[in-house]
Amino acid sequence: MQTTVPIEKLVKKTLVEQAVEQVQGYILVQKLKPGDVLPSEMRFTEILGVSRPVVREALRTLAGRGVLTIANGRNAMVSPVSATMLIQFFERATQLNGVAVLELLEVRLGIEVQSAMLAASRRTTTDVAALRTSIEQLTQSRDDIASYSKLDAELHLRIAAASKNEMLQYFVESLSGGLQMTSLVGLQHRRTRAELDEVHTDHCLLVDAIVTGDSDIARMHMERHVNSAIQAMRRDPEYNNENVL
Amino acid sequence: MQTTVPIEKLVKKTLVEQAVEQVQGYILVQKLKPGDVLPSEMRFTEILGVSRPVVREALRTLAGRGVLTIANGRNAMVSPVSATMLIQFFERATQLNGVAVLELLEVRLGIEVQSAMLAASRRTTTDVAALRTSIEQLTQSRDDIASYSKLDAELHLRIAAASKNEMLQYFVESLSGGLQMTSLVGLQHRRTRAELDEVHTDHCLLVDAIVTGDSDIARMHMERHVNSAIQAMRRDPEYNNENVL
DNA sequence: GCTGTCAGGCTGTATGACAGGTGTTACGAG
DNA sequence: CTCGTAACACCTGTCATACAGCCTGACAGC
Repeated sequence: MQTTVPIEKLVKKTLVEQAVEQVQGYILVQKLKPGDVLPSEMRFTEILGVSRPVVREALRTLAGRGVLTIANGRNAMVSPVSATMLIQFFERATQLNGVAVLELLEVRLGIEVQSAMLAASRRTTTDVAALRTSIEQLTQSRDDIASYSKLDAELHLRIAAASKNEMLQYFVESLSGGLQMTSLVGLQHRRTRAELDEVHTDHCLLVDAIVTGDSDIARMHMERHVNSAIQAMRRDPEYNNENVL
Repeated sequence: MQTTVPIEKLVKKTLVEQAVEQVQGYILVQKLKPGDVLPSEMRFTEILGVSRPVVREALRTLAGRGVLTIANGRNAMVSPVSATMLIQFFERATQLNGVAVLELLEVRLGIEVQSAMLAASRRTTTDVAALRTSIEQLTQSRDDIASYSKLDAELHLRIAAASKNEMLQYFVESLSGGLQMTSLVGLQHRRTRAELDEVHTDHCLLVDAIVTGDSDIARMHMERHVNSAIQAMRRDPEYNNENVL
């Protein structure tokens, strides 16, 4: 074990990196909110004393981080926080590493359980109505796996909405919606009718628990529900070869 | 309610946006892994038939997303997946919205509980040794709140490591480590000695459960532990004014 | 009141040029 | 033969300039 020495790697920051920090600081100091516009590129070249390409690259960097939105003819705009960055992060992780899909399902388990528990204790009458609608639609779509999956993701989103926690919504959106689009879609289609019925029963019991307001029961059903997805994926030949567990 | 019409907003993609997609596709098709280098900017101008500024802005966009690392004199390099993007995302969310700190703590609750449960069922002898070391260090640092907080974060990271789930580690790193640095540090310092002792007891019981391999007990203690942090923050005058709950 | 037009400001893109960093290669000193 | 160094090729960082295309708002005309 090595003691921490007060020596750090010397870094020479490029003008672009400095510009990124300055612009970020500008947003912070001016307390800009989503939708607010920044000064034009030319203004920044004057303020920062650098050329326009430097300013543009800095703005592109921040746009890549999801901080800004850039459009032709208009000044750069502060972006709202959204699930987009999370989706990109998860997509990249799964592309780079096949095991990551299973890992993300385990993350999803923790997130969805928390979402269900908070939903059970905070749901309003509006939420209850939305959840019941989802269940109805799901019941009618039991034969069409494609639309069932879509409605499934929507139900999970509505549960997250009932939790009254915006962050949880972003996570549920990126983990249940975003993942199914890319990697799980194949697995979904390999489900048997019996498995689907079991899933549907879970959904009904889960929503019942949330409507009733019993967070422990809600937790139990959500845990069961997501765990069955994990088990299904573990059995899947496409993923269990790389699985070290 | 309006029926969906088959009309979509017209979008014209800029060359930079197209270049971003092409470069991303290049990484995917060539199956580049972290550390691999991309072609030079000039190569890309030839391949894509655009000018160098366009290529540079595209690369900067991807660097902002955490996909690439750019350095002077060298070709752009594929970055490893890390918690950096998550930390940036969370920082931005908390800067833009004060309530987000509480929301993130609730997300953390779900994540840490899952981390503890998996750790209990997957910990190895190496993990057990690391956890015991953490507890020892914590016990010795009970008087120094600053170093206790630091070791606290380290313990949570080691629990996540014992879960054998890399994604969970990133989340724990960004939620327990990253947040304390910015927003919670003030609260930490307002803790009384009695509260700190209670926290320490939680830590010990939690680690015991993980070492024993009892995931339900581990869950219980982790839930208690994080929930006490949430309650403390709810009581804090700096945050409960914006709190709608 | 609605529409068409126009001007000003802003971003998108290209070109050319030069400075400075990086890694390699080959040469020369010991 | 080895080691250090100097030259070189390649690459990125930065700048200046120019022009096309898009957006907004104002104003005139129907």
